Amino acid sequence: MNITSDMIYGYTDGMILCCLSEQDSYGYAINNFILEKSGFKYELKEATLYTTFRRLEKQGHVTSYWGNESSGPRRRYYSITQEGRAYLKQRIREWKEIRQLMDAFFIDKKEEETET
Amino acid sequence: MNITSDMIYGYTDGMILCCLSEQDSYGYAINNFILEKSGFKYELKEATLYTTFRRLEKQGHVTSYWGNESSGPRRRYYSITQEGRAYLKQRIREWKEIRQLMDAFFIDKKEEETET
DNA sequence: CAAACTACCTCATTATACAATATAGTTCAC
DNA sequence: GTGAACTATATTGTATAATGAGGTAGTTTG
Repeated sequence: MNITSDMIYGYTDGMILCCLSEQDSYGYAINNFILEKSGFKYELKEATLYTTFRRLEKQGHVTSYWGNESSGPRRRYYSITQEGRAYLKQRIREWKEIRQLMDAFFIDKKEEETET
Repeated sequence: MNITSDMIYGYTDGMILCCLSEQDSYGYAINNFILEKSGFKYELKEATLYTTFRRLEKQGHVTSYWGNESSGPRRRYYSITQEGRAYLKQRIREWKEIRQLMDAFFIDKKEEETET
């Protein structure tokens, strides 16, 4: 089953920041990373990727700079800020709450009905 | 911590259908049920509740009828359809996929960094 | 009788995701 | 040497979900 966008709504920021928390990276690489990490079930669309970068930068969660590639297309690298790290931690805490709530609805009561 | 709406985005349908999968119910009762089930962390807003009912009915996932209360305000009861049950099962399967993906990002790599 | 509660509803606004579209350099098979 | 596939970034317009703000109306209780 493929993962569609409405299921991910609101978590794009967190996924991208998670990637950047390891090291600086650029759009194309992050996109591929997420694709692979999802077992090729979820591909972030380009429009989403770049609008999310604009938002994150505007909110101060990331900063960006142009890489100096000697060959190939130019790359814009993104770097997570201290605010971005704090925001990511917050998002992770939130995720745990959401997961608990949704599991209470979807899993706990329905386990016997929905074979995985 | 309270659960905000953008984290729940897209799962309102599933939560409501889950309530209705047990028995027919009406808006106000469903709202209270969700509030209690979340440990008073998440309250579905009324506007969201009723726009979701409209959508679910339009999509054929629920049907509705007016209850014949002998006293108190009128209640519109909702009933889940066969299509609604199939849709709910689909949503639950999707939830498991999403949970796995988000855990891969948020939990697996960050466990040591974010004390619960 | 007024406040609090039960119960329903709609409209306009906002935010996120994305299809469509555009630009441009690189690599590689034929 | 050229065309396809790939690398890489970006914007604009559209669709949808959630919700703030507002409205209606009956019931209970102090």
